[in-house]
Amino acid sequence: MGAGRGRPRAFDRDAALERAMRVFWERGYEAASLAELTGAMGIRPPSLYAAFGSKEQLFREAVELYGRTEGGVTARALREESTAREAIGAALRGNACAYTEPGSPRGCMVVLSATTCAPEHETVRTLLCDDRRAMERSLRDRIDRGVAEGDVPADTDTRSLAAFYATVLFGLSVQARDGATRDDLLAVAHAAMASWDTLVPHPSVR
Amino acid sequence: MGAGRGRPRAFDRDAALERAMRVFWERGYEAASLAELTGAMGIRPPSLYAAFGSKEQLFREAVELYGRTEGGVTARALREESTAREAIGAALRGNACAYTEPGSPRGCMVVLSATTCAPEHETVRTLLCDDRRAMERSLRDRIDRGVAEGDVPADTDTRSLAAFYATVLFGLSVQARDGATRDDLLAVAHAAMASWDTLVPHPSVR
DNA sequence: CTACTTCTGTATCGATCGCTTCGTAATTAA
DNA sequence: TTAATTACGAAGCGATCGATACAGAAGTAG
Repeated sequence: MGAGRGRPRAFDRDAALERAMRVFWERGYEAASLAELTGAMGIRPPSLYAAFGSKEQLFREAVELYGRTEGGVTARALREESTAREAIGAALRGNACAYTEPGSPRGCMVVLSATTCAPEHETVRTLLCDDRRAMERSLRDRIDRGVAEGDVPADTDTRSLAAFYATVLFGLSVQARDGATRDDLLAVAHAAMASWDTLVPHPSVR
Repeated sequence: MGAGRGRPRAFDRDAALERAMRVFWERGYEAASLAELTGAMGIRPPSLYAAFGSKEQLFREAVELYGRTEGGVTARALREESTAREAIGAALRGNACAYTEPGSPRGCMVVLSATTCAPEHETVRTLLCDDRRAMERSLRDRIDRGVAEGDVPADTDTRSLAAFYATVLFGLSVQARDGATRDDLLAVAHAAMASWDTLVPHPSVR
């Protein structure tokens, strides 16, 4: 690492990875060809393989980067809002905005970039599936925290509630990719939050 | 058609199309290779091209067939239930069951089989996108019918409501493909219907 | 029968896939 | 300077992609 011995790398690895992430996000894993990836990254195949190992390993790093940057919207909402209801609502609204950010591919990379694939790439689909499950899990954990802190009643079905809001998030990505506007998605988020008050009885004031 | 002049076709065109539909449903458009398609259909490439024209035209026929069969669940629910609320609820529950039918690929072919693709297949993505828009439109039309028939108040935002339930349907396909059980999806459908009573004020009895 | 038409299997087409070989450039260590 | 090491660009690897050319088989028309 750092100042190795041989000829130094002539490109910025982080910048190249960010370009690759964009291509995968836009095209999906399989449809992102080496030609398009190397073109966007400004390098030739041998440099890509020397720096990242393979197309799949590059994709894994791209997903990781996506999680640390774009994926931060959800994590931040769940962490910073003071009640479970506010947290889930902020996550939905935040992603509605992120999914329609001008200049970026629409929808979530984790949801869209490998919904189906050839059998030899099942490992890639599984990677994203696990990411989606982890996202749903983080929603549930936040609702459970609400139970512990008293803003959600103890008899709430937190599992189903988390599954519901995860489902809405997944659907928002499809809507975004189909061309829905930011206001469209915010209206969907608002409609989804209407379920909360019916499903989650207001806790008695302590 | 029928008994033409030359050598008669040695395979059942409808049966072969049904096999092809299954492959596209499972793998998606791009990941379904000619080798896998012809293997499942029990024919060789020249027969496929003579009968269907191209991979894309075969896919278009497969999507059409899917709409006439699997897609009928939604259409029937919207047509046969007597109120908009019951219709939307039945559509959600019906698809929750259809998406987890043993022996069939999970989730909806229209939602999953081309979420992303190479630029040269954009026409395929557009085809499915239009199908999804038509589905959302049919939800809205059913809610509007509820307005006309008095089971939905006139000041209801039917556009946003339809977008919300379409979003849930899209999300259900992702959940189904990720391995969610039928009960999981039914719980999500139930949670989604909880929004109805908050968003759609009960109409005054006429 | 012969002539014509259409379908089927074999064997392949050119293009593109992800990936690698190879010769050379650019750097550090001695 | 010399040796060792690493990255680069050009070219091309075998495999697979969707799609076809071709010849023979199987039917109808006369």
